[in-house]
Amino acid sequence: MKLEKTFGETVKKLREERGLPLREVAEALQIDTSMLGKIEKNNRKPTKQHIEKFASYFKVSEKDLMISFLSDTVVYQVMDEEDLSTEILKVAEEKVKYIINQKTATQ
Amino acid sequence: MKLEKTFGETVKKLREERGLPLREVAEALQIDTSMLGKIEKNNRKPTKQHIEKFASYFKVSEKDLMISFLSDTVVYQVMDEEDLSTEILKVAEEKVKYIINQKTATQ
DNA sequence: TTCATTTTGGACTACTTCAGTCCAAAGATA
DNA sequence: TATCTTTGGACTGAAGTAGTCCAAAATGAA
Repeated sequence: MKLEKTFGETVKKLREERGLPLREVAEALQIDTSMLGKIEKNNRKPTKQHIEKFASYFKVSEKDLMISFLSDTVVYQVMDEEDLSTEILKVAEEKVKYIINQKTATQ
Repeated sequence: MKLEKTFGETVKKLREERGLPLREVAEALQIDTSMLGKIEKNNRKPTKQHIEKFASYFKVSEKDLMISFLSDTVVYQVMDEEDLSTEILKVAEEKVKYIINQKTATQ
């Protein structure tokens, strides 16, 4: 699975590789066809349940899909301040490391 | 300025270093005292305008405050999936690099 | 202790955002 | 042509959020 792609592009490709129409996938996953179309176009966010359904339906790693989606949301957030984006991510990484360290240190 | 601290902790320290009560800073910045207290406790998000005011009032770098705040929000987001957080940030960084590259390449 | 001031947090309102649905138009295919 | 798929606008109800106000709790000084 290519992670450079957005979540929507990833899901769309999975569907098209299998030659399936939106309607059929939407029906199988019990979501509205229009919703699915919007998710593929990144106009609607998938819920965690959606991601679970995608993973099991397309037989791909749920973890990878999660990473694909959540990294999208992070990118979207930091691109508001494009010139600071790289620095923001670096600081965020340090903070995450710090937090995880704190946790394991006190267990 | 230490960036490991949260935005709220950073602002609180700036205020306490100067020995000022919430009331006085809030008044100068034209925000509700209770709001300021909540921002210091990370119970309310500052707006961009708030951050500008903090920077000019305390005479610190607006950019650093921005990074402090936005990295907090990123951390908050990825810690929802703690075990994936580091990977999410790595992928996000790649995507940001890719996007910025695309942009400069086509200019 | 008492009094004054600061800090905290609950409750509320108004506003915004967003998931999800439905439908109709546009596009594609045969 | 007719049929199926894709797209997006419009809407609703729910959830989230900024900001305000007030009162209780905490702090500190005399």
